[in-house]
Amino acid sequence: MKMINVILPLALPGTLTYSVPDTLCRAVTIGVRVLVPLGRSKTYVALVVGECREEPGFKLRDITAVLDSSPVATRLQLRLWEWVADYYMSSPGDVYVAAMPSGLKGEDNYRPKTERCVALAEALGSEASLHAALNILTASRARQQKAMFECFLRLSRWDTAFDDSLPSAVTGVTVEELTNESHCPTTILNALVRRGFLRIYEREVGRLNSRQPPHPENLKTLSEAQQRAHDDVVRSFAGKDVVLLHGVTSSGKTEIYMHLIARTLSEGKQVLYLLPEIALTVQMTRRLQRVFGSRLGIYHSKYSDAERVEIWQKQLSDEPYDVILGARSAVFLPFRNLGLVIVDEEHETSFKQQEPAPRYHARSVAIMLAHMCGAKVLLGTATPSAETYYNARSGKYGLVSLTTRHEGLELPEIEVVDIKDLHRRRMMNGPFSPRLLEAMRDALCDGHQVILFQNRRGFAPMIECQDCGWVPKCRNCDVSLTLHKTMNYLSCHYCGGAYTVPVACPACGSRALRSYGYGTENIEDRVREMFPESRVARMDLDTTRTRNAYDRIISDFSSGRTNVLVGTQMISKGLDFDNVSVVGILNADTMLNYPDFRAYEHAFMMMAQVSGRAGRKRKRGLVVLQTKNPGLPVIGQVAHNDYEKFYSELLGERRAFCYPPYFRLIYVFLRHGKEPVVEGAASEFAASLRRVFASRVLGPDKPSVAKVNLKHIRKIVIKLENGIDLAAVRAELRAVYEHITKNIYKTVEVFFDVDPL
DNA sequence: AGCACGCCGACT
DNA sequence: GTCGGCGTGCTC
Repeated sequence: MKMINVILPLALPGTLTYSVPDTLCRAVTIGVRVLVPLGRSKTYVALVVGECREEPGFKLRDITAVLDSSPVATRLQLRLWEWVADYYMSSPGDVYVAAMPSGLKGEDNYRPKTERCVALAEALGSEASLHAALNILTASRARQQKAMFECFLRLSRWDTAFDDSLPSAVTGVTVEELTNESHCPTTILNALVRRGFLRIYEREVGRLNSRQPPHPENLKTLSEAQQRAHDDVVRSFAGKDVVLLHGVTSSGKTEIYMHLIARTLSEGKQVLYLLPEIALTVQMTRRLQRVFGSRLGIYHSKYSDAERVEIWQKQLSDEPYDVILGARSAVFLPFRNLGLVIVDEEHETSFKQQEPAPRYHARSVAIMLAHMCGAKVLLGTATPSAETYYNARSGKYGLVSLTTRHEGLELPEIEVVDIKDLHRRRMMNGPFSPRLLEAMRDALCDGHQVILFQNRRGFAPMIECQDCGWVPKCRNCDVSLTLHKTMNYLSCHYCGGAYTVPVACPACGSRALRSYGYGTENIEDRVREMFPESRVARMDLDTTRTRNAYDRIISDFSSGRTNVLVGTQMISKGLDFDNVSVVGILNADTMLNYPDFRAYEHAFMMMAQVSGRAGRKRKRGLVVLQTKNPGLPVIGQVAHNDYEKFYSELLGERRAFCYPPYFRLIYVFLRHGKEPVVEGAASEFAASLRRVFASRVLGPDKPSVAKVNLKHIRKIVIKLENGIDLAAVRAELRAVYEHITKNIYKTVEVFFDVDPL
């Protein structure tokens, strides 16, 4: 009887073994999915990862069905998953869950869904009739109809389609997209359909590009500086597998990527282009689609699962996409002939998955993937992470710098404003310094735009009773509650819990409840108050909950429908606007006071990135950087855009205090509902670790938020010098884990965070 | 993740 | 006396 090892979409420590009935034997190979029974009544879709030679000491159960005629995961993928599970100390099941779209893991097979799309009415099949239609619309009073119709033409890109096929057949423009982009209600669309200009048809989702041929002629020619950087990258790849492209904001890195992609495609190889989730905007994707057309596939979590299943299957087919543009999880897609991986905005922390396991870093996984495929990796950013920069300077990675912005754009002037002093002199107007208000007024008067950055959502980070000092806290977590005024509730940003706003203090009955600090909602309100003429938009987690909200806010701002954008770090992610003359960083200190060894690194990156949003074609942009600590070196380094200085100081500190990139970190987290239990488990865990790793072990400590969702948390830090045998370290960690959790502390939840951010 | 087994509180 | 609370352990 044949026996196979399978992984299940569960956090089991290893694989399970099943027997294969002779009738199914021929169909079973590594990488196919099978149906297996588990426990009394459950059936799971499991993935075959190996054959089992030795008879185990217990009765095996039979698999009940084979789902695929050919593997849905390649050997190479399985090896990569195995590496991820081992390196990040998570179970194979967790990796399987993270790697594969759920449609391929669930029993209920996905069925292709349809969505409503818009096309030109058949009568408008010629360019002449199209112009006639436009004339009719222009002549009539139907302003919105005309706007929507033109918007449709823009979206369907009929003007760039060279094969003179008008968008009469298949366009890929959805009803949703059109109503969003044109800012017209669906009634306008209905009117256009009724009048015989447009028609609506149903289309299977997920075949976005199948009819659009690539248009390599849309590749822009590179500027001299870009071309030089491009050539340097190519030259670097001859000797290095990984190259860092360190280019200032707005230096046009994307154009360089496009040329490198085209080059890789011409060699007959595939490209994986990774971006942080948030940067995968419609603008970004359209830019690539225009050039690579049907050769481009887009893969990210906002897309429906059915669509992700289709991309996965297409990658396994005989004609896979040659270019995949995707977020973090796209590293797990099947590739047959990968030649290049681009990790854009390499420094972005969202490339690291925080919760749940596997807590992997997509940059590291991408480098491993490329290594396994014999592909090259290009890391791109204006503000490299300390690790990457270190690797580039030490010669492990190639390094290419690009110091000029495209189209003669100058780096913005950064003005530091001491708000501590202004507060003392009572010259602050809420969160605004006089200088910032003046700059905003000038910008708005001149018809320019303003971005205000405040890294805190909600209205106020806390409220307090002025008489007794009582502060509302979350029932489940060890944090004070944030006031959200628009919806009028208090919210816990850790567990998401919502509470009503108290009218009086429950401790002393006083009605003198005051809110402290500023969140994005508050800033938004105040801008409205002070600039009644302005059109303010807010972008944070709360305003981008729905699928298209993010794209809508961005397109509103870039088209000028709004002229002040208030937001959290979300606004810093690789967006190029060309009419922003002023950027305000309202309070740099919230970032600098973060209790973490990376606080300064993150603060520097964030400030440098938002500052990079300032600047217009001809005029130099202005950044007003408000802080209570203008004397801090990091503030000066941001102001002078002195990346080198910042990083040499940062690296000095990291070396002195044994932090990455000189040491590797592994955090051990322990969680339990009862504080004495975690406390005991954590100290015993740390004691066991010290027996092996001696002074490399720090803690246990209470993290700054020591209770989340009714669970008390402890953290142990392990610092490992470079060159240590990491595989041996992980084995030791697993042994200690077994020892602790198998005995008294069975109910304590323990997990590891390898290379934490 | 389910799901069963098991050991303590408030009901017919 | 039992129904059922969820805490604990196992699943090839």
